[in-house]
Amino acid sequence: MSKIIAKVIVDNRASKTDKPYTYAVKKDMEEDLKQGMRVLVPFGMGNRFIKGIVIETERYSGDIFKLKYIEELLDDRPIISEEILELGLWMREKYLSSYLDALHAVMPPGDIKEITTYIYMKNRPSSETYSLSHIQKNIINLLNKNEKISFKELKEKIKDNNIRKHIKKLEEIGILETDLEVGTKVGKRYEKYIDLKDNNIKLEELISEIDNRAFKQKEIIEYLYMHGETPLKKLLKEVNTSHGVIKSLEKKNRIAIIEREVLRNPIPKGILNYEKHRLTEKQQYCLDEILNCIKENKENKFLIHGVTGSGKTEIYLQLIEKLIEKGKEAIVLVPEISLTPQTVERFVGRFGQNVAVLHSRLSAGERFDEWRRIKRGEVKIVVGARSAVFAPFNNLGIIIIDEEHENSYKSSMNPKYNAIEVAEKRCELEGAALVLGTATPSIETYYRAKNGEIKLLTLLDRINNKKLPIMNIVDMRDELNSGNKSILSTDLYNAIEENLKDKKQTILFLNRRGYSTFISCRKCGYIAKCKNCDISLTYHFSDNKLKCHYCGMIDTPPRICPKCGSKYIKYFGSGTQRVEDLIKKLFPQAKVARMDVDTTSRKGSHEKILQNVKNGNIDILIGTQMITKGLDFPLVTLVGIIAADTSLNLPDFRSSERTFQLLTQVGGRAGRGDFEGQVIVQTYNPKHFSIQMAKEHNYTQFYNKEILLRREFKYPPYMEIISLVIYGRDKGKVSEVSKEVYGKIILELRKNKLEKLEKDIFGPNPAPLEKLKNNHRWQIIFKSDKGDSSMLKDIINRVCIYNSQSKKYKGIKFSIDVNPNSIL
DNA sequence: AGCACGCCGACT
DNA sequence: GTCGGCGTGCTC
Repeated sequence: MSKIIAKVIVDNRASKTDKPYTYAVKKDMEEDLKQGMRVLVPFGMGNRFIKGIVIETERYSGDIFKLKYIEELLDDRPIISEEILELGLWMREKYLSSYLDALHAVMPPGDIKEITTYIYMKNRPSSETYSLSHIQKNIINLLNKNEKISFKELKEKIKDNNIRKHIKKLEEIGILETDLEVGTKVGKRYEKYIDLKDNNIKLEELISEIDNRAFKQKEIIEYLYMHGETPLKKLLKEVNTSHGVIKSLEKKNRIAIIEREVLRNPIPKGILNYEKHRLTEKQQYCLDEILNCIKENKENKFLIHGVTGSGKTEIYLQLIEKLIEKGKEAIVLVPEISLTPQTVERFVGRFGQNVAVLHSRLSAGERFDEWRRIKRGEVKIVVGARSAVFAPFNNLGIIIIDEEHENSYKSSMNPKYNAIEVAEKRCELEGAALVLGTATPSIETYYRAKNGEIKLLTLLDRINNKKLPIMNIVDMRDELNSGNKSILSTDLYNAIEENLKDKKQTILFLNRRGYSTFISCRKCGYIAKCKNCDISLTYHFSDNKLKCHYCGMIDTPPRICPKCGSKYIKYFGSGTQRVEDLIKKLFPQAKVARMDVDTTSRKGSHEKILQNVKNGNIDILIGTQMITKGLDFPLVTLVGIIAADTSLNLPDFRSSERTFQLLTQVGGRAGRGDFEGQVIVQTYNPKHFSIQMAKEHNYTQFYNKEILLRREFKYPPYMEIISLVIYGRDKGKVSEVSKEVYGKIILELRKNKLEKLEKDIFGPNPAPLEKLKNNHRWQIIFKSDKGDSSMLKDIINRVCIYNSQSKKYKGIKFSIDVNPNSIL
C-alpha cells in the first residue's frame, strides 16, 4: 500500500543539515499535509523536536520503516503558495544559496520559527447551529470562552483527526477566521474604539438620563447613536472634547471601550489625490501595445525604453488600473533610494488604501503587518524595494520594475538574487506580465530586447515636447593648462552664477562623499588607511574625523605623519563636503544643501531636503548617487557633474555602462519644468564613448559599441559570471585555501569532461578589495556559457560546501555570487 | 547546533 | 576494569 512521504528542510543553522530530509507521514495527517507548511519533526539521535518546512510531498510505495514520522503540523494551511515556494527553490539553484536562506527570502518577514496560526471567531453563529457537528460546536464553545486560540492549542483540546476540515467548514460559513501572528518579539498595536453599551435604547431615553449640564456627554452619545462604533481619537476630534468626558461616561456604564488591533500603516498620511493624466499619443500606444499583447497572450515581457521625463510612471499607473479592473494584482519595484514620498505619493495618490508599501526603513512589525495585508487580499498593489518581488499575492497580474538598470535590484546578501530575474521567473510561474522601464536599459536587458525575448517599446520624446537638456563637456586638462586648479571649471562657475541670477536651481553631482578622499604625507608618501580594510580613509570635515566607507571605522586625523614624523600631512581629493564648502565660499548668497548618506541618515531628513528643493528654498543641491533617482524638480535647469571619470576608471566590466547611465540619469534631472535644461560634464576623458554618447543622448549607439566589447572580452550577456570570494582573518590560510579550492574545482571539471571551461577561470588572486572588515579576500572568477553554468555551479557548490565543514578550513568563509553587479 | 560514539589516559 | 574528556561525524 502506498504511503505519503514528505521532504522537509529543517530550520537548523548548519550547512551540513541544509538538505531535504524525508519523513513518513501518519495516516491521519496525510490529507492535511501540504507543501509550504511548517512541521515539527524529530531530528538527530536524541530525537529532539525541531521546526522545518515541507517542500515536497509524494506517494511512495517502498519500505518506510527506516523513516521517522512527522510529529505535528504547525500550520492549518501553507504559509506560502506553491508558486512562491517553487520560486524559492529555483533561487537556491540559480544563486547557489542554502535551502534555508532561499526559503527565508520568500517566507513572511521575521523569524519563521516564531509564527503562530490563530483562529478567531468572526461572527457568532446564529441559532441554526443544528447543521454543525458536535466537534464544530466544541470549537465554537472554546472560542466563546477565548478571544482567539492558536491552532496548536485547538488541536490539543479537540482531539480529532479531521480538525482542519472542521475549521475550513466553519470558515466557509463565515463563523471563523484564521490569521498569522509573529511571536513575542514584535508587538501589536491596539487602538481604542468607543461604542454605546446598549444599542437598543432610544436616543431620547439615553439623553434624558444624562445631567442637563453635561453637554459634551450628550453630544458624544448622539454621535455614537448616529455613527456607531468610532475610534477614540476620531470621536474626540469630531466632538471636540477630551478624555475626561469619555471617562465619566464609562463610569456611568453608558459606553463600551473596545480595544481593537490596528494594522500599522506606514503610508504617510495626507497624500493628495494624484490626478490621472491624459496620455500622449506615444504613451497611449505603449499602453495599448502592452494591454493587447497580454490580452492576446502574445508577449508578456516588455521593456519601456523612455528618455528621462517621458512619463513612464503614468503608463505604469494606467496599466495597473486596467489590470486591477480585471481582478488582478500588481507589484511595482523601485530602487530603494527612490522609495521616498515622491514615488509612493503617485501610487498612493492614485490608488489610496489599495497600496501597500515595503521598504527597508519599516520596523519588523510594520513589515509583517504589510505582508499580512497583502496575503489577506486587503491591497491590490505593492510598491517596494527588491524584496517586494515576493509579495504573497494569489492572483498576480503584473510586475513592473522601474529604473530597471539600477544595481540595487541585486541582493548583496544570501540568496544573492537579482530581483529582475526573480520577477521574470515569478511571472512565468504565475502567468503574469513583466514590464521593465528605464531611460538607460542595462546592456543585458537591451540585448534580450533586441533578440526578441522582450518586447521593446521606445519613448523618444519628453512629455509636452520638452527638450532634453544640452550636454556640454568640459575637458579638465584644458582647465589645468590654463591655470585653473579648482574643482570647478570656468564654464561651470559661470553657469552657476548665471543660474543664481535667474533664480533657477542647480544640482551638482559628485560620486564621493566626505571632504577629502585621502590624506597623505608629502615627505614619505604615507597614506592613511583603514586598519580593517586596507582602503584609504576619507576625511569628514563636520566632525573632524577620518572614516572608512566600507566598514564604518572612525579615526582621528593625524597631525604628524605616523610613519616618518613629518608635519607635511596633506589632504587630497574632493568629496561632496568639500564641494559644499567651496560653493558656500564662492556663492555666499546662495542657499546650499547637501544630500548624501551623511546628511540623510536620520529618518525623515531625506524628505525634508527634497521638500526644501521642491519649495524653492534651495538654490544649489550637492549630492551623490542619491540625487540621480527619479526626482522631479521643475525649477532645476542646470546640472553640473563634477567628475565624470570617477566611475569610468573603476577596473570593472560595467564601468562604461555605469558612466553612461549616471550621466544620462543625472543630466535628466535638468529641464523638467518649463525651462530648458543644461548639463555641464567635467572630465579628463572627453573622448570616451560613454561620455560622447551621453552627450548626444544616443543610447543605441552606446549600446552598439559596448555590446561588441562585451562579446570580445567574454562578459555578460554573452557569458555568465560567477565570482567566488574566499575570505577569513588569516592571510596565509586564505591564499592557501584559495589555491586548494581552485585545484579541486579543476579536478572536478576534468572528471566531468568540462576541461574547456578551464581557460575561462581567472584566479585565484587577491580580490581587488583585498582586505575588508578585517578579512583578507581572495577571488576566483568563472566565466561560462549559459548552457554549462549549471554544471559549473554544481561543482563549485559541492567543493565549497564540502570544504566549509572541514576542520582544515576553519575560519575560512566562501561567498558565491552569480552574475555579480561588479567584480570588485 | 546537539548528541553519541570511540579512543585514550587516569583513577578506583 | 571503568569513568570521563574531547575529537569526530551524523542527523531522514
